[in-house]
Amino acid sequence: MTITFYNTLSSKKEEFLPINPENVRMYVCGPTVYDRAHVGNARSAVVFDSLYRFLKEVFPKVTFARNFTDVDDKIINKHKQTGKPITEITEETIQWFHEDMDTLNVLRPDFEPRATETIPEMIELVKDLVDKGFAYEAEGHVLFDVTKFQGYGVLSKRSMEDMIEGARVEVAPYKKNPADFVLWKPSNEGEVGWDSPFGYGRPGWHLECSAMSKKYLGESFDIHGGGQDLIFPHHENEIAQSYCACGCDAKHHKYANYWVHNGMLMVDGKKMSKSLGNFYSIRDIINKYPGEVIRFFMLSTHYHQPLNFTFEGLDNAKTVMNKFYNALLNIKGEVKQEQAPSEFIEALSDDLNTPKAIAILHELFNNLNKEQSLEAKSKFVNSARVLGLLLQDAETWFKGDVDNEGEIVALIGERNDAKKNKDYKKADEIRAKLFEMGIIIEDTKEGVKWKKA
RNA sequence: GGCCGAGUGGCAGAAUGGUCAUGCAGAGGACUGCAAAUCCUUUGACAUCGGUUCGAUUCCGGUCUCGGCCUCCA
Repeated sequence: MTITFYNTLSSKKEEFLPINPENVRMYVCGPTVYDRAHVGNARSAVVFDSLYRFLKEVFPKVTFARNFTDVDDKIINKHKQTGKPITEITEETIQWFHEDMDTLNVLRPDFEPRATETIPEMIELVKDLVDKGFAYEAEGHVLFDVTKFQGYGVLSKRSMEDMIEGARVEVAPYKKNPADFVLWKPSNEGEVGWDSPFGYGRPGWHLECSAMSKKYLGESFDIHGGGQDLIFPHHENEIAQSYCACGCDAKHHKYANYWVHNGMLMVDGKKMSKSLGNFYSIRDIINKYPGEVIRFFMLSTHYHQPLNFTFEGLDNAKTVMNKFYNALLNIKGEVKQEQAPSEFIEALSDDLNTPKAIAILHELFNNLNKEQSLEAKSKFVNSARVLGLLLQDAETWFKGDVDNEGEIVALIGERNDAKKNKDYKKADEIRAKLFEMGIIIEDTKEGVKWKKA
């Protein structure tokens, strides 16, 4: 079986050949923790969680690191606005993030390093870059000199000229070149910061991922992921730092081999983002739709494509998830965890083609309803598992948070009596009443079943 | 302005140089007191103009439209 991924570095779909098949290593850029994550952030998390699950299915060991950016101007601003201590802000936000991820069936990565826990490594990296002549100090800042790295632009496919032409930002006067970026910046007294050979200050944003990926995965690893909006400048700058620190060039590098980027989540044709204000927090949506529905909705589009966020789309996803769980409800018996069917794995092997995999899931679903066998159930459930779906008990899915079960059962009893007396008018009235309560009735050979709509 | 990407049936969304995507919705049927669930059958598409080809939704070029990045961003 051949596994392929679209590699942003080469702009091509490539065969995936891990450095060490006994331990596949991946790094994904995580959130800046100053506020609740929105659904766009969730897409990235769900996509790479699915990649993680898929790799775990195929390889004996996968090491996955995803960072928390817990030192950043946005956090400092929030602290200034609210007066809340910075650690309180970051701790609280990390906890929210974990809660949201849990409801989306997103597994915890093997490592979740925080930038503030990696300061010594970052300072070391800056020192290294200065010593090797790739970085310079100016007005308390340490800046990376992009002209010293021949390969600058390998990932985002831009030339220096493009960047100068396209410049929309005012260039800080202390920069030698407009594209130079900050490795270390000064902090004022009383502001968050650390002592360093370049003065009291804090790291630039790009630095942490280079330092953390090296710390937890080594100088070379397999996959580096993130949203497409991180390609430039974030990942381009990471490449510049990390290549130069390890003394490699663009062709013979030692950093990440495969750069995988997910497409943006769109709202009315525009990217969902905090700055545009067109966002829903994950929490907002979780209150209306189960996490698995949101997850299914996200995986029904290929990760590389933009995905339009609509409530119609979520409703559609919910319909399908209800059908899936209904099938599990109807075919009794527990299923053991085993390897997913090869056709399903093959679909995912093709650049994590989740829509294709879901099409196969539908086939397995149809087959399950026809065969009604435990074997068919196993194939279905074990496929869904790789996508992080159908992980809960079907009963819980349909009845989980219903708090008036007694009333429902009583009404069903009344309806049964009415049916026995062939009083169908009354029976239908009770059914309609239950429907208004959000409960759906099914008359089956095994008796009456109920579930929430 | 520069760089990158996309345009598929009512909606969502894959693959593919010639034969069924798939799902939701719709239509007809089976089952049911009627429903629901399930099963069977079914309608319907490849932005546009050229080119290559025996044949193009699929390859190449132009046009139009849309989006992302170039500032923080998943």
